[in-house]
Amino acid sequence: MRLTTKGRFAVTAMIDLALRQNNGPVTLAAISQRQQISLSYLEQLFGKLRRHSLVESTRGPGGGYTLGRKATEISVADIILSVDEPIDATHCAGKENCMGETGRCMTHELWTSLNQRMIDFLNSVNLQKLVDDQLAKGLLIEDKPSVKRAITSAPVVKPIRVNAPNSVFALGNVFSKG
Amino acid sequence: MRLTTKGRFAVTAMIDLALRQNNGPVTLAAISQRQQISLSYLEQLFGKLRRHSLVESTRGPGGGYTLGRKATEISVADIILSVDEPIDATHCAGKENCMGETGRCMTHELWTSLNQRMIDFLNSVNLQKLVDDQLAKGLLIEDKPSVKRAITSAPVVKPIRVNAPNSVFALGNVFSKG
DNA sequence: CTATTACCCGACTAATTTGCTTGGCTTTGT
DNA sequence: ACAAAGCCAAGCAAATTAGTCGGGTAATAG
Repeated sequence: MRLTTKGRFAVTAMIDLALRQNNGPVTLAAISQRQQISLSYLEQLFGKLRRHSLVESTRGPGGGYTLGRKATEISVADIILSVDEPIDATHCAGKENCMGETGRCMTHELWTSLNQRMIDFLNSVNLQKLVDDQLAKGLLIEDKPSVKRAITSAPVVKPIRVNAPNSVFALGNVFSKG
Repeated sequence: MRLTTKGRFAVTAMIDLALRQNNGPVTLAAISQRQQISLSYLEQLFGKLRRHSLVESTRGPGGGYTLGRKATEISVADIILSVDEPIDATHCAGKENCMGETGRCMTHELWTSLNQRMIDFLNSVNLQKLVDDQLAKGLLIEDKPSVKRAITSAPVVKPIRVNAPNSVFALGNVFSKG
């Protein structure tokens, strides 16, 4: 587990997303402007977040990103481990037989246990908690109406589209968001 | 607060030192061999650790490093913050007036609070605890007798030499080491 | 006094990571 | 058709990591 500014960017962006996804998908361009993070860097980060299904994407106009699951079920550790992948460990990675001599390479169990404690801790902090912190601090979110998709807009019934060409289909979050 | 392999190296080296300083100063060469960390890299790390007075140095033959204070009073956070200095924060570092627009730069308070929690946690883990972990795992330390200095070696009395030409004088640790 | 041991220090380096740019795609609502 | 968005890959400057090299300086043993 590493802890770098890269992870911060990801966490910050995810909070921004969580704060605003009520109006439908949030574009990276908007996050980029608000959080002052370069768009293409965000693209890279969200590529990883999507591959770990922490977010879901909707393409085309009115599209953007939404959370892949409830904010209460996304921990800070989830986010950091998604973007900072190389979880690995000591430089004698993988090799178990480096304990031959006296106290050699304590790092194996030592650091993994400390590491695990860190992960446990970061797992105990979920996205919703961070969002609540922000709201408590009086952050106000404007209702950027503009395009909007998937949520409200059409009166009640919305024909369920099944022509998903390739794979995923980002309509589940219309109802499951609460 | 960053958390990289650099910090691991430092923590590992400090545990090694804590485990063996009972026989007098521990040389970096010995730590280098046991922990498979390059000698000159260790020198750089210990330079920082010394400047933060987490360790004390004794020069000349039989010299080496000892802990600057009791192992119970050195936390993992102390070590990591010593070698990974740039504690800093967000990219809008220092500037307080980046909260003008809506929710801009949440990183300020958000990350510093998460950061603080991390530091608190790493502060709660001290070096002695990690040493105990190692001993509990059956690590055995050989009594490398060889040169030894400051502790045992001469029968009883040792003429206190006061010809310290320049500045510091590393004899205090003869008695104050415990 | 001298040789040896070991810390001390600064400059330099290769490899990796960070944060970002550019540019070209694909999907999709209007 | 067109524009809004995600997607993707290559490339890049700056920083960081992990390490080398080469010379100091302090202290001790002999």
